[in-house]
Amino acid sequence: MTAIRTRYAPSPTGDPHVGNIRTAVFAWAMARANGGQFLLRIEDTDQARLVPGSIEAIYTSLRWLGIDWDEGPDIGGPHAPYVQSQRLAKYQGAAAKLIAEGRAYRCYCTAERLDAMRAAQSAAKQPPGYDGRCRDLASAESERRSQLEPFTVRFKMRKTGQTVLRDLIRGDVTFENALQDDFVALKSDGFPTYHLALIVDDTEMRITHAIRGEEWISSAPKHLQLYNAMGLEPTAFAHLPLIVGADRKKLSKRSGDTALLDYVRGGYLPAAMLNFLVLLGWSLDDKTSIISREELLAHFSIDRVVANPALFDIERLNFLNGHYIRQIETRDWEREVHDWAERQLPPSIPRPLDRELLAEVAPLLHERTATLGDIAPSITFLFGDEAPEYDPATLSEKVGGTSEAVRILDAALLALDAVDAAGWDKAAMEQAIRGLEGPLKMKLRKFVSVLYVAIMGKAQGIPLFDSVAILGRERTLSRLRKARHLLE
RNA sequence: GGCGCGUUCGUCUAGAGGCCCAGGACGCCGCCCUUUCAAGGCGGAGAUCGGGGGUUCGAAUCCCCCACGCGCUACCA
Repeated sequence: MTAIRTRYAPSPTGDPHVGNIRTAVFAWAMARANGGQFLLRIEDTDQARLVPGSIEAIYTSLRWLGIDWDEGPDIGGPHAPYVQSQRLAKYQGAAAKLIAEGRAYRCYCTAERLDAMRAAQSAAKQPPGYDGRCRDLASAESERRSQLEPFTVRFKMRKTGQTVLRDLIRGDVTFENALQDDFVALKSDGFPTYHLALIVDDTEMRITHAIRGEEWISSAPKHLQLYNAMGLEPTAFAHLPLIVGADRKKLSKRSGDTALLDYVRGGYLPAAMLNFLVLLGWSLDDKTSIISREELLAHFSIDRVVANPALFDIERLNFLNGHYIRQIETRDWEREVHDWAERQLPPSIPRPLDRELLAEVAPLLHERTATLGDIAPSITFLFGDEAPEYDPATLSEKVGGTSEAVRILDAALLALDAVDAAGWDKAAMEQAIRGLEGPLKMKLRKFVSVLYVAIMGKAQGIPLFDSVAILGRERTLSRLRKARHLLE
């Protein structure tokens, strides 16, 4: 059996979104799981839709996830070039051959005529489709006009019988040929359409399995017939279920389109994203919900891919991200905290940041972080003299009234003022604050919220004793006084 | 409109005739732990397997019909 070769063939029309990347993940995983090769090919046949920078975004997205390719535009390979705009002669040759063999024809219909035709069809409630005006043009006339007019090359679909797609995920899908349309294979600008380029490239690049999104399934008969007309053996096909947004529609520019790189910027981990993506449509067994890259590559199999669309559930991604964050080793975690703090703390805070301080809070943050983007907001209170701004009402929210809050603040002030700067550490803080239970006749867990708010501006965050110890005597006392004033 | 694909807890899924009065995970709820919040532990609610007909001793699993959702219907991919 020949080795499996799959490819990811995005068009450079912007930052790839997660649905698109998921296709890459599956194609890659299938190749790797079977000891095959994975290729990257750029499908830039639509010159009008090119977006500068897209190719770099594709590389970056793939590399971030740890998806590696054996052949591609950047590293070359035996079937270079891997960019379709650099392979035009191949497609044009294929089109010419098709014409010579009577399997395709030049079409001189203008875009305007085509539009009018479709409008008329739709008005008459007829199914839209090319009406075949140029299908039977005499070859001499076609030849002559080709010197004078622009033309496209249309493929002559067989209009009788059926075409059967043997899909790896869905089984046999049958299409009536009578309903098929003569599609454009080569555009008037000399560029191929996806359909032609696909066949030419997948064949030449020895692709064994075409793995693509479900939106391609209806054009499968075109591809199958093209392969057939060109006397080529088609690849196997696997049409992946769509990833849909909250509205249950395909992820797209219009509907919750989310570029993978947005998640990178948001502080998601590649391992979490990979884990998340691969379980959208595939499963290892009835139990596994956490899966490593290694396990994935050892066990991925295309026949465990389901056919129904999957919803992109951010809650699930967040859980996985938190899970993977907790797996990070202490030193690496300190580095992440440092990097993300440097990057995301307000610019008003002087850089470079105090590394020792960050190393001190890092462990406190570890269990409380879902995305790396959460880091900076949870530690800003440690920088600067004042606590972040807060609504004074939150001070007394949990203790039942302003006077209670005042009583608590006064007691805390008294107790903490008694600790001198030299003895100001976590143990002393704990002793002093716990010691308030007696005089206040109140449980620590009850009154502590007042202190949290006074110190860090909100009632939840990293542990109080650590916070005030790190903050130091002056800033702690001044924040407590400030809170006290706010209540007057 | 036509063609195609799909339909198991809110979500992702397991399930390929009896192991299923349907399992796991996220989310949700409760309890425990606890200086808050998390994290962690334990427990719970949650799916008459889209509906209706069959086949069978027996169906989420096989067949048919229907409904709904989505995709495609370009000189875009």
